[in-house]
Amino acid sequence: MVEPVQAVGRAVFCEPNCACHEPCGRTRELGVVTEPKQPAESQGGLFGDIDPPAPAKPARKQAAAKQAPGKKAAAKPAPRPKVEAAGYVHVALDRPLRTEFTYAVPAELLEACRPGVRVAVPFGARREVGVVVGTAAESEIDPAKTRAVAQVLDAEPVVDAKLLELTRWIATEYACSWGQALGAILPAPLKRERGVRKTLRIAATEAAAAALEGLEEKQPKQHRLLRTLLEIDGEVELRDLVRKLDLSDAPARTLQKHGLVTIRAVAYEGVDESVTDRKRRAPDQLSDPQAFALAAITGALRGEGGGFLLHGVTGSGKTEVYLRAISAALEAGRGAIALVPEIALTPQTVGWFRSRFGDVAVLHSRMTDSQRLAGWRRVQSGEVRVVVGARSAIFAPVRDLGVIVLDEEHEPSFKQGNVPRYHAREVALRRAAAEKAVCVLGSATPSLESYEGARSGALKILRLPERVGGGRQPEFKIVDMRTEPADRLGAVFSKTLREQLVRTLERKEQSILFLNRRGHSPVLWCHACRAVVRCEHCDSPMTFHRRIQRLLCHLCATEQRVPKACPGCTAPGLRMLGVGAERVEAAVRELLPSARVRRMDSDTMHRREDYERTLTAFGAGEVDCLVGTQMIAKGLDFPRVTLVGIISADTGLHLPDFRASERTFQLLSQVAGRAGRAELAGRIVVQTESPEHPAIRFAAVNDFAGFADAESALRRELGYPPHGRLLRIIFESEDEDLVASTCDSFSSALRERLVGVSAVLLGPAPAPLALLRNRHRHHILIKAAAEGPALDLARTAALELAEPLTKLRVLIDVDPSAML
DNA sequence: AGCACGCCGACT
DNA sequence: GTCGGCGTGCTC
Repeated sequence: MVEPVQAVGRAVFCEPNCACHEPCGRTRELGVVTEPKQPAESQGGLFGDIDPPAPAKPARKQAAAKQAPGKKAAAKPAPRPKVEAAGYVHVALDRPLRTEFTYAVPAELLEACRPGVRVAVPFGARREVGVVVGTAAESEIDPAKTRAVAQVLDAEPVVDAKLLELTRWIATEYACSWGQALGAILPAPLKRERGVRKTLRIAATEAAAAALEGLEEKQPKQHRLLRTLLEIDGEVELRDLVRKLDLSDAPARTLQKHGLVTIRAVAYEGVDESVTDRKRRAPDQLSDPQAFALAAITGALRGEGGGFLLHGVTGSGKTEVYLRAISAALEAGRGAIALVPEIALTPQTVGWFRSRFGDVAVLHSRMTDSQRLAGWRRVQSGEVRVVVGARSAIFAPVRDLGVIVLDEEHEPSFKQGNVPRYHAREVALRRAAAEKAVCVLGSATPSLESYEGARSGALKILRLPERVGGGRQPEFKIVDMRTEPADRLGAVFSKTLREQLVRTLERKEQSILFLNRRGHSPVLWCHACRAVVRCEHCDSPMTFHRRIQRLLCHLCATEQRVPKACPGCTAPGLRMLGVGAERVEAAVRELLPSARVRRMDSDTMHRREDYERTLTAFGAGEVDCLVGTQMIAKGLDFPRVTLVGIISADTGLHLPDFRASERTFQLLSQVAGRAGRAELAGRIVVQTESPEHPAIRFAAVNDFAGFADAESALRRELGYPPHGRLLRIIFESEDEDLVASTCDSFSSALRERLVGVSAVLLGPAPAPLALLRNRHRHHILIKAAAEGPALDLARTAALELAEPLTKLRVLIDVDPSAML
């Protein structure tokens, strides 16, 4: 069976593996779908289905033991102190080793070596911290090979039995080692024997500004670092800065040597918990839908728990339902976790929880290790019962967990981008089930996964269909940019949007302009040879940033001067095409010279204070027009905003990603929610070159169900989530031939292993970002049936096939959230 | 992932 | 003659 690729009622959907990066309708169907096979129990192997927590996976380990050639064995008689083993433990180490290790336990440590405690163990030439995941009276490997546990690091388990089991599930589900899954839940200091590390903080000195110019030619890295530092104008953590600029710390050290920056080690960073205590008036009267939702949740809390999808339009009072659900858990003597997307974790959000519950632990990525450890300890001790945080807070060691809330559950940031590549929503549902807790997934635009869950009955759906303040639905206007005049401002604003901007300013109301693209112009184009200037490390077009007068690669942060002539054909006169937020800002200033304009994107917002300050100014009416990227799409609630302009709705629409349509719909709905939240009528102008696209049409009429049903039908036809599961395998190396050939042979071998299984293999093909930071990338995508053993078999096969491949990086991503 | 051991080029 | 490149292989 060959799957149809042509979509119904929308532009052609290009398969993610198609190398054209365009909606071309071409696809390569290289896989097979055959009849579903009867369950293959014999395949239990490495990562079989969920068995009882038997920690050891002995089958494959012995083989390695006898491999050592004779001469080597003689040359390396590892001097192993003989220990009387009173017992054995299985220890999981935070390394990609996919098996646990057996250690002998001396009698005096036997009692302390319980599952869930950390131990220091000898590992090769070094000493490692691991977690005891099981105990055994006898060793399953040759006892002569075992070494002894060196030290037990905890008096009480740091990971309780339920979390231990949860990490085991993550390891199998997301194809990583148990130790890596545990690594994701433990605060960093607990993973080291030395504990809290000092962090290095860097700042520019007085001399820096004068020296900046001189570095430009010969020390581009130092120049970039110093320029950024001067812009930030303050002290920042070296690690963050260096990561953001994609540099090593060498340039920083050199600058330090020349006295242009100071770097100092700071042991403990004071808590940045400055909460702008914006009290959230607690309405004593819930709306009927709110009351109904709350009753359903508290009912489940008293019973066996369960999963809910709280589908509420913007402003319908989802937060109040969350807060009361958490109150109910606390009254029942239980704890709660509230997860929000990282960017929504603002002092304002935290403030809502603090003002309602007093002491609340906050966990997010901007905290230092010691801050996170401190918070974690307070939770574990039971001192704090409510946790608010981003993705990883799902692992907070809350005692007797009663409620888990996931706000904006459709947000892609809930899927972790590195190992373990878990999805916080799936982990939350799993954890809630194990704890007999309630899991509330909330969104105005639910993911198709959750929507399908509600349809199938796995989740109970609760609807909040109206805005609580009775705010009116904003008026939605779609502008077809293909028919707009193409003068200079016309590339940015349609006639309609221009008029609206002028009128909004005249009425002294505020406007927000949204564009999901940084910089000034995303493309520099040569008229002569029709090529665009590309990053030499990434094969992606470079974006012109006007303020710094440079080209920037948004994928790897490489930057270069603007070439005078085409690097390919040397013809002069490169042309700037396309629109970024920086150009929008300039265009507004030109159109409305008297308006007070601010831009908010990652180029202008270096630190949290910038963000706060801009929002405060906007809220106080000191800004007339706010231009921004993604950053302004979330949660801003300003009553005087009556115009929202979406400069281009198309930026994410034609990406080679099966979720492109869903993402666009969500983004448009979300941005639209910023307009007219109070008594003033709101207006939304959406500029697009695909006015007939379902994501745009349905967003315009605020019809989630219409969109979801259409999109879901399409996904069902193509076997994409939620009607099938994906396994993506990416191969990365600087050696392009190696990547291509390995991916090819891997693909053939995998296809052989999947004969007779209900799965489709797409690829091999160059990945959508075929060259990233000098690494070539090819990938394979497996579409497995949602039910049955297909995914399991594919995952197991992929792991085994990947095992011997050490010359290149192989990434295995279960349920990938994006193809880029 | 580390980190060691092991076999081939430019230097005191 | 040696220091050192990073290519394979093992870690209970």
